[in-house]
Amino acid sequence: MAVTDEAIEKIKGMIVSGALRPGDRLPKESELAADLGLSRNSLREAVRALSLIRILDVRQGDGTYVTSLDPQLLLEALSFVVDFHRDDTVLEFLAVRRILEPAATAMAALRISEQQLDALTAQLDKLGDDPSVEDLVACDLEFHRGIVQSSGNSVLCSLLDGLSGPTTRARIWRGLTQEDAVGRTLREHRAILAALRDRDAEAARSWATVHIASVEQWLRSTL
Amino acid sequence: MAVTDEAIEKIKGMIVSGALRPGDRLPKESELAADLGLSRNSLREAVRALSLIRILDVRQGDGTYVTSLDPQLLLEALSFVVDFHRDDTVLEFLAVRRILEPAATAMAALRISEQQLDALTAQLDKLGDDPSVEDLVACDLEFHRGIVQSSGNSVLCSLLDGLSGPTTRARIWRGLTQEDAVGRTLREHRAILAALRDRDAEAARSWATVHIASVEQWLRSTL
DNA sequence: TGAGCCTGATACGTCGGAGGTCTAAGCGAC
DNA sequence: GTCGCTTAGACCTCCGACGTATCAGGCTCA
Repeated sequence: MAVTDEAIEKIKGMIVSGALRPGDRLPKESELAADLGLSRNSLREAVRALSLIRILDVRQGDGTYVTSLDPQLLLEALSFVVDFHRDDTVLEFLAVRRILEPAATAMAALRISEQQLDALTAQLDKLGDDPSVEDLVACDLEFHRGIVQSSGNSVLCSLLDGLSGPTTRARIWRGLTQEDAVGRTLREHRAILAALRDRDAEAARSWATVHIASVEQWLRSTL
Repeated sequence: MAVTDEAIEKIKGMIVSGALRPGDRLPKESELAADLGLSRNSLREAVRALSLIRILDVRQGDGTYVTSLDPQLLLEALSFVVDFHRDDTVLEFLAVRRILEPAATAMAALRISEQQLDALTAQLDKLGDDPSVEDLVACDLEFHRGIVQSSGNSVLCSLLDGLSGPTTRARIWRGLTQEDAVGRTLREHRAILAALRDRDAEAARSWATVHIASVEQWLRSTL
């Protein structure tokens, strides 16, 4: 195994074992390199790799720190990975989202606060009845993110955030090419929100399923 | 932005745009560094980072290649990230798994082949009635992986694979401390398998839910 | 006395070059 | 035609130097 890979494993080990805790500062590059028995260049490769997936936070002129290791932060790296997938696997991502999002919406129905409900309502009101496709898609992302956050599971939230990325382009495309897509999306959002207000988990789950299935169906017929 | 980060973005762009396709070979380090306008050292940091998340495959003495970019390969990186989470977030991972696994099991009920069913049966038979805890947990992983693969969604499969890792230790712990855990797991596996043989998606879903919920319940009462 | 500026120490960022190791392909002997 | 060796090419590792950003402490000036 290459020394750099060893260094990655060792640093990972220090964190997992608890020797390094979230927020802790690592020894400076030259010292850490000496400790681990490699050159500063090779160590930097290891640190850079860990920093790409948000394990380490490198600040020039200051030092290198262990991040908070929040699921949200770490799963951000997922969206970077997901970006590499081509259109032919979008359907698979969408299928997973179709499983998770209704479940998250149902969970949110039982936990969401009145405040958040009002915020979501305001958001939909602000968008109006005839938004641009770009605005709609951006609002769509925000709307679902707001709901999923209310599920109370940050892992679930980050995962869905990552999965939503690759379908964004598809949704824009759909809005531009399918006649009724905008109106339909707006109506479905209202329906989901109403179900949440009623604390009706099953209705919320069903509307969320319908909402995603319609995108899926369109995508499947198009590809 | 640092030159290394720029390089990461540029390489990513070359792949996403299609200029570099899966399996393609990158120019040699010195040439690529010159093209992108940075030193070989800095470029290596970028390449190493992309190689950690399985975007690039570096082969000493040969060259650097774009990986297949299979969802399975890319989401492998997820398990690396998941390793960093501490026990207090295991419950959140388990909750997500509780959503995905029943759905995957239900999907599998409609698609799994007789061959795979026989293989799963043989696997359970081989384990016997009184296995060691380690064997049981290993078999558990294999069993569920086999089923999820039959769902036909490779993204779902990789995701569950990644999520199962952090709960493995918990399951071993459970097997060691909870009296009936081993027998119960064996019975539940048999039940899931029977439902799959009957092509009864709803029964399969329910048994999978029960199976995971029992782990979740135990874990919740223990922490 | 307090705020603000300045400066030095510190740590990360980037670079160029040298030598080592590994792989694959070409070549010759059998 | 096959096997083993040689060699060129590519990545691996290291070193030393200099650039740049940050922070802390001292200094100046109201």
